[in-house]
Amino acid sequence: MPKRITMKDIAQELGVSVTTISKAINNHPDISPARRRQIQSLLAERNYIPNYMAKNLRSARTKFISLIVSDNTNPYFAKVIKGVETVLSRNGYYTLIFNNNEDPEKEFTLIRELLSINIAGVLICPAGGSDKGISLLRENNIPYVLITRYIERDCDNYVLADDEKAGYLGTKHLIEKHGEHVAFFNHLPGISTTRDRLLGYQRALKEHGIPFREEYVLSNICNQEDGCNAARTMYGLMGGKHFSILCYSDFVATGAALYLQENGLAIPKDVAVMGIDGVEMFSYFYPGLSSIHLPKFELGAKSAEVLVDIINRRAQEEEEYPELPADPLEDVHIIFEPTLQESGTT
Amino acid sequence: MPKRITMKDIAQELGVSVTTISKAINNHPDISPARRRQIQSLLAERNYIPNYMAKNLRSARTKFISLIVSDNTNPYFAKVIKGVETVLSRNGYYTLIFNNNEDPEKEFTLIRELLSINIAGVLICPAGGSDKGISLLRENNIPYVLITRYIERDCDNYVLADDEKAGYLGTKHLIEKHGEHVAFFNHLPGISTTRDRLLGYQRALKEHGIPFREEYVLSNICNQEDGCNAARTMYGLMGGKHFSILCYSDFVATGAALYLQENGLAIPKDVAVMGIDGVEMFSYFYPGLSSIHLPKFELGAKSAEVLVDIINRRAQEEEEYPELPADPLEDVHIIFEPTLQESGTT
DNA sequence: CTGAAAGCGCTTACAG
DNA sequence: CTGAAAGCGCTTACAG
Repeated sequence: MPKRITMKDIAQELGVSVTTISKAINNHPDISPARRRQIQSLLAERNYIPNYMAKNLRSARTKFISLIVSDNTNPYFAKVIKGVETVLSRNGYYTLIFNNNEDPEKEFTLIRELLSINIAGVLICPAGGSDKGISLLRENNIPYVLITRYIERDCDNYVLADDEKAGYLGTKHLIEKHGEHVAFFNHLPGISTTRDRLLGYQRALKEHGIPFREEYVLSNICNQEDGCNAARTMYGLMGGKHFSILCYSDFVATGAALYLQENGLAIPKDVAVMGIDGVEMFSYFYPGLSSIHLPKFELGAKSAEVLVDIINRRAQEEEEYPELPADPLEDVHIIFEPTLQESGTT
Repeated sequence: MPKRITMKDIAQELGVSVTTISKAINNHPDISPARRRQIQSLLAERNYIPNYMAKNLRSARTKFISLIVSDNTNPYFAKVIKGVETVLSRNGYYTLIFNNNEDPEKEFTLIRELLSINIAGVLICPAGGSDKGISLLRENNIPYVLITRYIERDCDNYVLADDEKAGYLGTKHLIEKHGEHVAFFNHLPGISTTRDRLLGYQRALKEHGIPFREEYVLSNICNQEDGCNAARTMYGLMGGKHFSILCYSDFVATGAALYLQENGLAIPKDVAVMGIDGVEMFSYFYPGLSSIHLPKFELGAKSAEVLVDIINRRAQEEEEYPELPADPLEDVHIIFEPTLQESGTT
């Protein structure tokens, strides 16, 4: 590896101090415009590339932000990731991506490791089952924003969709168009979205005077295969009744739809299927699925904005009151509204 | 921010030198087992977290690897990304993700910036139109592996699928099942995959004694909307002939399929539609599309393995022969075989 | 406006 | 087996 040009090289070539070079680079006021121009132009000519690691070691601040989701291939998360990456790049931050595969242990190990690299902040859709990872962030005073899922209603910074309302809107739509027998294919327990969407489902039933039947709700339905199997189970269970299905996600809904169509059932004539998430990609299928639209890109983008803002405010406070230890910044809670997205056919 | 525990703190507490602590941490042979155990246990007790930035500054080697794709929401890339992330995490590397949006200028700016953070290596699916970004990597002697697309056949390290064969297999299948009128919806020009898939398309035509008709090939068809529009155009052009469509990707194919189905055309009875990529997610739609399967996860995983291997070999060489400057490592070229993936219906 | 000096937290020859 | 010292490339009080 040929050695790279450093500030020291430039300083020697110009017969000035390294301090002066540093000031020129960082647009410090304590420097004459002429000097600055002279230095800047040599820097450019020599193709100087700053050493970010050295800079960071001194200032103890990095531009690395970790983004932890369960699975980047899930089209829902893919959009969230894109929102995050777009905003972070624009703000000069780097997006380190990780999949926790819904495993809280993996999440914990990961976060533990992240502490070594002086991460500036973390954006995370936390796995259910344990908050060990999040606790580690709290203990180490790392700025973080929960995306999509929260842990406690009044705790942490988070950017979510109103999942109760999403479940409510979907169920209401199905009841009104397809009658009282609405099955619900739900996600993993122990996660706020699972809980809240179920609450919304129940509220819609209640509002329409329909009793809640536990057997209509299947849990742990996470992907297309699960959706396909769940549809088989539910179809058997319904025994010929006209029914409809609300799925936790569009991803699951496509699996359910496959089973039904392959078995000669028309959607929505025989069985209506509805998803949640509003994955645009899936709207290109015929017959289209209705869904509850959630602003995925915006969820990612907004959470990145919130995190960057928190990081900046902290840095500013530390500059202004270096003596004060912890900063009691108020938690940020942002909740997006879901909307009904009817396809032409369902 | 409360100061974090450093090696110095531990050294003082134990009355030994920082050097000794460092050796204990790095399992250096020059240290007695008793000492090592004593130090390790205090480290654990005090919850010591190494400062990665400092470590890196000294050793000039990071664990950051950049992954640049055009769009992480494209289900093809989503799988590639997952393959990369899985392998890199397992090897202790961090995946920095970026979208270049097929813009070579953005790619260049990005790579320029990456040089500052002492990136260990780059995995990139290069945008077409300009190789400025890649040149920067070459000039700065940064290890990199091209994923999915190559620039020159004998240059660089790359991990690809055999795109000529993919185009050939798809076209051959369509000709044999649906006759001579095979339209091809192709991607952006100036990219190896676009070029090679077209070559395969032409080879299959030739082999079957069918003339190449330029008007059957539409270019710049990149997403579902493009696919939908292209299907409209081609349907008009064919004027009632029975024809079939090979699409550059499954993503595009779903767009084409939507147009046809919405206009009352049955797939594949009236018009057969075929994709390339074999996106599993799409196989959950009915009627399923046939496709050419490419091993997406494996492409990502393998390219990450190749890169890690290159980085390790370089490090080793530098250790063994620190006097030698450049290392003439042989380029690695890996090409995966595509396979025909027939759906039950198409 | 400029610069000498200390220091960020670690690793690595080198001497003992 | 242990440690003093130099140094990675930068920033930041501080003095002039």
